Amino acid sequence: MDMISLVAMTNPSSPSEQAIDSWAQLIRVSQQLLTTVEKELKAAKLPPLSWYDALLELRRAGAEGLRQFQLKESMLLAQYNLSRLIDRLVKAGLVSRTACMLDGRGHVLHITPDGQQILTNMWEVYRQSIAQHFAQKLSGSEQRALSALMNKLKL
Amino acid sequence: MDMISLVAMTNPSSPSEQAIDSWAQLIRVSQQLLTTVEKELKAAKLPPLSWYDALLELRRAGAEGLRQFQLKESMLLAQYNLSRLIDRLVKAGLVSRTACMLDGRGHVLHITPDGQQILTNMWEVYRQSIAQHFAQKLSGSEQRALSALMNKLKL
DNA sequence: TATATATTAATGCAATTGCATATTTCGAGG
DNA sequence: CCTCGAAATATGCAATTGCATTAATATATA
Repeated sequence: MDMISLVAMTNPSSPSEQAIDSWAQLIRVSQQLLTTVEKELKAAKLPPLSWYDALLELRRAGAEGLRQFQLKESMLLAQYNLSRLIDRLVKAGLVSRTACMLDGRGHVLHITPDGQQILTNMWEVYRQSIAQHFAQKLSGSEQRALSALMNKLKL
Repeated sequence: MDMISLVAMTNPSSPSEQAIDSWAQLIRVSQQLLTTVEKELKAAKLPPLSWYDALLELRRAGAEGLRQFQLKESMLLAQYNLSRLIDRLVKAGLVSRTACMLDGRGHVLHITPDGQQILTNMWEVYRQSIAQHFAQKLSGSEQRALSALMNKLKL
């Protein structure tokens, strides 16, 4: 075995052509899917996906609500961006922010009835996007395979 | 077969739990990967991935260069955003924009030597990110499987 | 050729994001 | 209790993005 293939096989900082190609496809396709979904939400005069994600987490949290830092953990958003996202949600009347009695620094966030309604409306559109652009294109076992691959990439 | 399972099997606008789950993982993991890579580029005091993508396409185009609309086709960027991205690249001296003699509306874009250098520097870091966060976590056949899945999702 | 339409690109302005820092409160140690 | 570092959140400001529109040229067609 010559030096070049030795390097190719062992140098962890030199991904193979295969790896680069696969990486590029993952990034490109997922970006494309996201922008398509965002476009479809906008076409339905609905808010962006970030609103959906936040509202969904808050609905899951139920009556107990969530602190901002808890919400942050389930969303890929920087603290300052989440802070402002919540501002907008509160201003739109979809989320309530009430002082937290256990910790004077923070607030507890709850989804409002209006927020629940928006969430439902968004899901109507979002679900169809997922169906059309994702679910229809992959069989059940392909979907499971993709899940498994994504799991390996996590963290 | 009752109506509910009939709907579940045939209604294309209602993706299964499986599909939704798989979708969520794809979006979340790819977003996470992207922000990690961006962070690593920034930590190395290098420009963002959008610069890399544009510069790479321009290097591929070689001496002939590219028109802005051609570059747009290989990048997932709105026209107005590309217009401004190019502004920044030109201002940074990484790309040259010269009047197109065949079409008075547009310009031809070329990567400059400085641009080539930056591209090389970025690839150093980018390659390591891909290796660490992607290539190391998937075997060759898993990478191929992912490619195949992404291909099905394309368009 | 004159005119309408399409293409290519840029731009004013608002919304969002990123970065650094500030503000308030908490909790641990002295 | 007092002080200090950490945690939770907010904010001023710059950079980027999105949207609508404009500008300039090209192309088609009557």
